[in-house]
Amino acid sequence: MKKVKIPEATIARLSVYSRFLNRMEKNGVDTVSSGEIAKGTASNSAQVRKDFAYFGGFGKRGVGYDVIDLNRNIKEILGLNKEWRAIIVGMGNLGKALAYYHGFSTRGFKIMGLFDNDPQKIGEKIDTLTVQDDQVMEKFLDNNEIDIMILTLPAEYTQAVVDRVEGKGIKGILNFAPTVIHASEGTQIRNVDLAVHLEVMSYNLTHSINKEQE
Amino acid sequence: MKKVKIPEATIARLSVYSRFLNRMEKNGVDTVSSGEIAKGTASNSAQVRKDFAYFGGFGKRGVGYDVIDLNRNIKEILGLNKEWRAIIVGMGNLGKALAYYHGFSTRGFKIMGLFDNDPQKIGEKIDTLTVQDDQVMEKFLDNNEIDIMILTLPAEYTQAVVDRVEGKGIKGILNFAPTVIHASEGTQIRNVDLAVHLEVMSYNLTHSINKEQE
DNA sequence: ATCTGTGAACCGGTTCACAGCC
DNA sequence: GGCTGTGAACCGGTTCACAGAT
Repeated sequence: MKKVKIPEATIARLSVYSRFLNRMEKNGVDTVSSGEIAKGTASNSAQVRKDFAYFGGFGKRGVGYDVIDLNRNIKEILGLNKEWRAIIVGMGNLGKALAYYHGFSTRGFKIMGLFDNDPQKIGEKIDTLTVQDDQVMEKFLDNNEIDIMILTLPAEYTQAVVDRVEGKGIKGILNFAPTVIHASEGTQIRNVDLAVHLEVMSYNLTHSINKEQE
Repeated sequence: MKKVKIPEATIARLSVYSRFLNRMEKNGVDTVSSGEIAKGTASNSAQVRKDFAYFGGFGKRGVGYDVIDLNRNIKEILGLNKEWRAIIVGMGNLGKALAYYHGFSTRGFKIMGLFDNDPQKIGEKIDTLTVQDDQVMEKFLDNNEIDIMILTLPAEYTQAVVDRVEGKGIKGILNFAPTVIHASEGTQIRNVDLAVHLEVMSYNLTHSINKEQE
């Protein structure tokens, strides 16, 4: 194990491997090889081994990887052994969908609050939470340690919200609006643009590009 | 303009540039420089120019790019000058959110049908469409030319649905389930895993990695 | 015999730096 | 003078191929 820069692509793949390993765990499988992991995650075995090698290697030569042990290690690397507390701002359909989305809660991301400025939506119950007036957001952040803010509102409102939470302890922002936002140094910003996927697909279909996926 | 392999990353950025240009168009801006595009899309000017260069260059030296002209060119490259017809299978919260999502329709992706196997959901009206019994999906595909299938159902059901639409003219599949799916040669498959973004963020926060984003 | 771990080779995308044009 | 277009240099991630462990 050497101290080298780890590709972000490796981190993203670890996340995918981990979900595959969850399934293996549930199925009672206790050992997997890099080849099996590759097959289950659209990767390749050398890549899988290399990804693990950045962190020292978790396998046994000639045998493979212990599913539970490997999964625990990956989760720890990803920082999923703690609970991350998040809020969602913007209770349109996407915001609602994410509020219900179990793919977050099962991975240690706890949605603590939902906010909107639309009186129609304020007070609405979504899963176990009630949508709050976004005017009380700052106060909520003062009283609850929130790590992550998920933004699912129209592009024109995002920056204003980001400015309002400045200094309230938010460490990361997951932005679904197709616009660049600026936060203070040290705040992680990640942009997710759902249309991009369809448009890359459109390009590939238009130009008959057959991307291999396994 | 030379015939070289175009990075997929370039295609994804073109999609982002185009949405930025839409906004410029709406604001009545008629010329932009590569630097301005870069600033508005978290890229850098050399990258922007290089991306365009793959397709021959659309600008005027010393001046910049004509917003409308450039945007039209990008959309054509991306294959967005035609209408893509899609269905969504799985009317959970994410499926619903995507059914309502205007970010698709405004970019030329028309949702033609919604399907689910839950009697509770069948018949429900979502936007202008009614959720149909997924048993009639094959028939629907026979009667409507559908290009794209968006899968928003639990991982364990995805492959069965993919198998059922074999040979029905589906050219691309956008899969939101965290699992590998197999389709016939030539069918584009793109996987979107929403949890990955949060988990990469978790990793970065845990290891204090400050990714520059502009 | 099998499967991991890893340096080395390779490949492809990004950035640089400057020539070319307005 | 300003901004594009682009070969060249650079950088980083992926793949290869084999040594090492069980």
